[in-house]
Amino acid sequence: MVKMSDVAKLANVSTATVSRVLRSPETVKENTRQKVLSVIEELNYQPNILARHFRRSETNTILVIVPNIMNTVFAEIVGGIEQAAAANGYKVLLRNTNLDVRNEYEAIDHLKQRQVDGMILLSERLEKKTLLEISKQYPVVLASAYIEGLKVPTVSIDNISSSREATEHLIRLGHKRIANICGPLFSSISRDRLKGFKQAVYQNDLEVDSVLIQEGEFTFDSGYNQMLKFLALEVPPTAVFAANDEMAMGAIKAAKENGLKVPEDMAVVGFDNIKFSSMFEPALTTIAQPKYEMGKKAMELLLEQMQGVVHTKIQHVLDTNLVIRDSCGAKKAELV
Amino acid sequence: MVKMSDVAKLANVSTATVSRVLRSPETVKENTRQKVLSVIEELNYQPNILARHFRRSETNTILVIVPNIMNTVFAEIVGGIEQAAAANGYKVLLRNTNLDVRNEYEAIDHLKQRQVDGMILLSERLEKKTLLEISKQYPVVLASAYIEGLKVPTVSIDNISSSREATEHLIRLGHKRIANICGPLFSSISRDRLKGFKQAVYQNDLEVDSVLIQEGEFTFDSGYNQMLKFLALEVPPTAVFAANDEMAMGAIKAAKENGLKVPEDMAVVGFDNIKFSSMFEPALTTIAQPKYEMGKKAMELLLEQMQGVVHTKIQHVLDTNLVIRDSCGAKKAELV
DNA sequence: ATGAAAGCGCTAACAG
DNA sequence: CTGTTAGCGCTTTCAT
Repeated sequence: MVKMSDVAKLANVSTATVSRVLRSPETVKENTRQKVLSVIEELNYQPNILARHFRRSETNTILVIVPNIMNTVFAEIVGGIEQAAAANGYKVLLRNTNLDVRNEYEAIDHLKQRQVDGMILLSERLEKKTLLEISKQYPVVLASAYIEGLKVPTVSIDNISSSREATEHLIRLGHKRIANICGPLFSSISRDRLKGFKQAVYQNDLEVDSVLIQEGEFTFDSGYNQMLKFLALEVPPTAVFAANDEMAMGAIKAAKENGLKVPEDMAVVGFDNIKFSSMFEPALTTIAQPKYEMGKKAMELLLEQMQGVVHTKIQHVLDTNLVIRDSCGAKKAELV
Repeated sequence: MVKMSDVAKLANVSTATVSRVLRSPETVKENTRQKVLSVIEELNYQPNILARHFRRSETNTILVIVPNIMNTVFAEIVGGIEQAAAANGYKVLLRNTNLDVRNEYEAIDHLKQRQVDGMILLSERLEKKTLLEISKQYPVVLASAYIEGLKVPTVSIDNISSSREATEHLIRLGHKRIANICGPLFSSISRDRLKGFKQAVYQNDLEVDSVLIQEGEFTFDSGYNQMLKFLALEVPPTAVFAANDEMAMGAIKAAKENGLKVPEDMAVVGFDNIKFSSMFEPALTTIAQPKYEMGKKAMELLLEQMQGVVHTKIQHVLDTNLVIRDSCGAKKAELV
């Protein structure tokens, strides 16, 4: 393995100069620089990055902790992170926790051991205390996930308002008995989406029937099963707001299987605007959240932190919008 | 930052012993080990992993090059890789190339610079020559992708046979005029799936009409558009084999929009068995490929390579199976 | 603008 | 079983 001293020798300079050519070329005289560069070429020299990492104790690598990379929402966020990272010369270490908190705690050691320069967390399961302590010592950004009252830069959407908007859309369409399939309530995202749903219901003086709120697991099957419960009610709802698209799809399947037409007999609105929501039939009306941009923004914030910027603005809330397709009945309503 | 020498001093041993406690505890006397461990705890010592990486010139990190992490097929494979990596104490560096070959060439530098101990490639766009040279010097495994005649350990499926099976299934159901929406033909995967389709058609003495083969881009829209072409034919096909599920979904949408019933008027079979293929309506008949296992297997092979094993078996072909759902008409056929 | 030289923290060969 | 010691290859301070 050819090393810096080999280059130095052949170019008749010191290793310091070679190092300068690599890291701050402007401080080296044009002549010398050319000479060194040509020797580097000639010897096909590759700097030993590990030595550099060690010496500088920085790695140009960031850690991304994701609950489940097989979930399209997370995959898109990671896509955005990776793009912004690569554009800025950073590498991405991916840790998939499979929702096991122990994996998260383990992953944090990478930070402590300086194996990474910073971390983006897409999960919200770490203890607030731990996370706060970590974030005081290392650059950390939360994306999508957020933890109440935690002073860590966070990129997210307004889950409450978005859900309220989704629900109000159903109300505007004339629905009076609206059900909600919420996400697992250990998640603050789920709790917020539920909160938004309730706000819409209360503010519009609709009946509040607790049986119309059922907790799913953000999966197709759970959406399917919760919808079956609704359909079994003496007075079933006429519309359902599901806290993510997958559950919305499951709910629609259940409705159809029970002879209901969607949206005519049962209107459904989802959340996330995953790619398949437009392919589904009926195409899903849903809240579009900017997944890729969220990742990009999170990475940008992390970069700033790593450059020493101290963020005073903690919450970065990105815009969502209601995408009206076929599952809610709005389009058909217009035609009437 | 507390370092090894601090621990050594306080424990009244040498740094060598501390190092041994960390890396090969069995070579240290029980007593000494306990003493050292307690000091480590006391000082809250975190080894400087960068120093270790440097010194040992290995990183316990592998590089995964993926064309597009937002594609669920790749996301699942990456999930499998990550799981096997983590289980063996390895970290995963993720590089998303967005189908830009330059990014792949760049990524390879990580190997040359020893920033990673090995690489799993899910893409097939590097020049064969380059890849061969790389694989001679560094542990490399190809997953899903494969490059003809390249002596690099590869985990894949038999795309030819699987496609033949999918097509034969349609033939068995009585279809005589079967179309194929193939993938982009720069990809060997696409070419193989096309090959399998053709084999089935030829072997069953069906008509071979070149207009019945159209190239898509593995996207919903391209499936939709190619199906429109088929429907515009004087004699449209009665069945379509699409080289992936997304295109199959697009094709079905086009058929439905043109008043055809799927599968009654138009049978469709896809490929991949992505999660959404079972949620789609009609649920997709498709070839299931073991995406997660493929990633896992690839990582296992890579681990072996990194431990010095030289693989004589180059091609590792995992099993696929035809998942019969509703889009092909087989279930309804049975009922008759 | 360049060179000399120290040293980052760890590992492993060698000696005892 | 444990200690001594020599680096790994780079960056950076200090001098010139």
